[in-house]
Amino acid sequence: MSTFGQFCPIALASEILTQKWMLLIVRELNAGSKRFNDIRRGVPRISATLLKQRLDQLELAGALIKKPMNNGSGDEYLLTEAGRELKTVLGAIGEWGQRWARDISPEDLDPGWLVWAMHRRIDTSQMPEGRTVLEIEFTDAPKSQRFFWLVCQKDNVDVCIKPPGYDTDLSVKTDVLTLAEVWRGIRELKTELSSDRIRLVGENDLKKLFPDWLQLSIFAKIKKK
Amino acid sequence: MSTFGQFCPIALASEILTQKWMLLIVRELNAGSKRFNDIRRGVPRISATLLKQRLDQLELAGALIKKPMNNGSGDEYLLTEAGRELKTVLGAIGEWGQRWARDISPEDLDPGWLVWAMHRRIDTSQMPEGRTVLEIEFTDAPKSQRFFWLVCQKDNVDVCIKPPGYDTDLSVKTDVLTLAEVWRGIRELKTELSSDRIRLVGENDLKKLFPDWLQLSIFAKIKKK
DNA sequence: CGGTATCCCCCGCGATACTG
DNA sequence: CAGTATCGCGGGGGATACCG
Repeated sequence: MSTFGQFCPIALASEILTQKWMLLIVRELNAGSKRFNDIRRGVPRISATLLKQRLDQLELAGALIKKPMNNGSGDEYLLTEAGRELKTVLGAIGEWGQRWARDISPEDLDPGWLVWAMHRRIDTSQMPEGRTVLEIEFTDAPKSQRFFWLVCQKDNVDVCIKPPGYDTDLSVKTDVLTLAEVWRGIRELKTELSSDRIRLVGENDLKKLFPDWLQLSIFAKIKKK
Repeated sequence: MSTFGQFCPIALASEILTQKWMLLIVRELNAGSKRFNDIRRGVPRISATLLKQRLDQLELAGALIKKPMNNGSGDEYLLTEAGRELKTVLGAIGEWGQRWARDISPEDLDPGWLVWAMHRRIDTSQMPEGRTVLEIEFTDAPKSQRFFWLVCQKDNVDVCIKPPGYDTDLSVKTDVLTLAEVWRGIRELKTELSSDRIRLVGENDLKKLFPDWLQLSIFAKIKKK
């Protein structure tokens, strides 16, 4: 992006931060993604070319360092102190967006992205010991985006787009918008459960604790205006 | 700007806020500008066409309302609650920029912008009663940007690019980078005064109180890393 | 998996001129 | 002063194919 002809700190920061996709990439990095394709899963609509460019720009700006992976394939992307401090910016923008941004439109409803966002925040300490397999079915999604599985272990949650080969412990059936708005904190989980717009099929303990291990968006508690 | 295909609040807010010039326009509005050409003075490199477009987008997003001026010429642009809450975003980005953004480069050094930025923060309560006229001379600027005058009254500070017709009470002589970096808090005012890189000529009271009525950038206290 | 390399299109934006 | 109208271009970025 061009410059603004000002030495105002907001203008200088804008040169980097207001480039297309940039804040979403930083969000992914701050959420814990370190590898190229992990970042892509959080920003699925960006092209590989452009993602690489943006990562390079972040490195140039001192917000990121590249480290070769020990297995030799690709790099690991690690935020510097400068990059980690962007969390404040993300927080401010996210809060504002939660309160004031436009409503969710059908084009925003990417089921895969929703699952990816959820997997980051699942509280596995609220689940039984060992492995727990969740199946998510989006009843209104096209075939290829209809089913997802979350394989949850104590320190790791994996997202699968094919049956993981283990039995499902709990199945969640809903339409995309419902789960999206619940996750955003726009609708109440309770309401959607009792109205059966979200249906749970499986182990009773897991069902009961659903509201506990499903942690919503970090902005969910902020009420939309 | 296009959309990002996500219903994340950061993505939705980015649609509006990361457009070119947008944050700088919001900064001006939040600093108190209400009229078209006042905003332009704070964002001098934007074209009239694009500024109008951006203001319309802000209005559409609910951050701004237009009110016809009572004299009939043009509109008054007033932030809504949503627009005022963007101050948080500006604060976060400005803080980050102050700490981590690139150094000031020669192309950023717009003398007129610096004077405009200063005029917003001058503390007239630290000045004598009545009118005080400051002359600022940028010793290294081209003729057309060499002299500026600030006509300070209790509730109003005017910026002039021609002699205002009143006697100058205090003259400030310096190069642009020095005053810019002092204003940003990157250099110490004291040091620059005692080394004569900033020279003051005029009334002794006014000279003595210079560090008091010249209020620096709101980010000046944050130290660059 | 983690990128490059290319091609090409579109539209965002700057510049300029004009208006009430 | 506060915009509108028009033109033209540059390059940002999407799409696709390819590579180690």
